[in-house]
Amino acid sequence: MAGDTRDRMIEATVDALRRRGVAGMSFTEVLRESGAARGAIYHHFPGGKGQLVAEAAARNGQDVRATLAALPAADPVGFVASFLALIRPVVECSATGSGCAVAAVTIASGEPAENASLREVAATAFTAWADTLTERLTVSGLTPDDAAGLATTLLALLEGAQVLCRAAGSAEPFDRMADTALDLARSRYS
Amino acid sequence: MAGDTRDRMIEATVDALRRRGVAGMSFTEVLRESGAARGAIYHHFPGGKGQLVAEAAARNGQDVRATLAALPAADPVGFVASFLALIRPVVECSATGSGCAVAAVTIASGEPAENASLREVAATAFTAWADTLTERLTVSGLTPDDAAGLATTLLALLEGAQVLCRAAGSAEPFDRMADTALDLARSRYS
DNA sequence: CCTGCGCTAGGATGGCCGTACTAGTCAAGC
DNA sequence: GCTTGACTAGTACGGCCATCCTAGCGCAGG
Repeated sequence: MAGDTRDRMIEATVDALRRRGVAGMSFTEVLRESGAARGAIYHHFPGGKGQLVAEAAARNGQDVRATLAALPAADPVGFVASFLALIRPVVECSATGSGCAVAAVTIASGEPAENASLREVAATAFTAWADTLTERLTVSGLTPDDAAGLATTLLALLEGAQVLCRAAGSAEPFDRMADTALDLARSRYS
Repeated sequence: MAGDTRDRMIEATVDALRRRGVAGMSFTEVLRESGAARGAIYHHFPGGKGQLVAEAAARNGQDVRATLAALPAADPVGFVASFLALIRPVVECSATGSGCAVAAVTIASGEPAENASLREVAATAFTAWADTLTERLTVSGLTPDDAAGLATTLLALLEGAQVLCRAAGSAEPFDRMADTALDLARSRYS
């Protein structure tokens, strides 16, 4: 199959980004994980590491966006609860060293031009996530302004919780934060 | 002066960690920034890169903790406002590619043993920050449980906002999130 | 059966990095 | 003023990495 090797390489890159970040990720690792040959890199990704990383981040961004879009509309508090339940498994992974692939590509690691292009990929992904959450929150009954603010807040909590839980080696920071977030949402939106 | 070179090296390392992360940071860069000689590394830091990075992260952790401890006690809402005002300049730096040095060392980049030791440094720093915020929030009138939950939430927002703002290249995500956070705090704690 | 062609396969290369080592500097103390 | 020891300076080395290159394989169409 044509796109098979390419797909496996992208998936392996997403994984490597989550665990090691851009600078810490190595082709050797991606090739081992994906079972691809060294020569496959520059066949499928003539742009080299930059292109591979950018495509991996973009794909991860789209996958997450799709997951967020599938969240059920409810009242705002119920939606926040659904969101927190959805991301808990993701945050749990970060307790064992994983992280957010999109966040990883925001860290400068190469030439300025490449950094800028990767940052743009990340910005696009985050904006898409925020827009999706905003839409769902609007459907759930919030004003567009409130929805946009809460969407950004939820994303910040998601990214921050991953950092705290990776450091702690447990999901406990997430659970504490999730309780507080729900408590706050209840006081404000019901 | 004895500790002068050493200090400059640590400061340069904190800077490099913020911009590049552990794997992306190079000794060459630290030496250039600090004006130290190559031989100085293993004189001051016999443990090599791991020791230098660990000390830099620990120092940054203590510095931030001291800043947090200096926040004025007030009512909870006022304290949240003070916290947000305090971290806004930090988040602004992340819009230009900087980040959190403590968060940076949570990303695995070397041998498992070294990773674990760095993660522990980060966990210690984050716990110290959370404890400090919890204490201040308790003084501001919250129950210990509420204070602990809100402290973790504020830290997650801080770390998450840095990620979002670094991707966006602006402090706009922070501002949106800060408004919402204050709004939520007002509804719950006043 | 042959001939391109998409793709795989794996090694070669040049560069950068962390590490290590040796020589040199400077100041204090006897 | 000479020794001693802390520190600086610069260089050498071994390893890993991204990159590149040249064969080789399998399968179209003729």
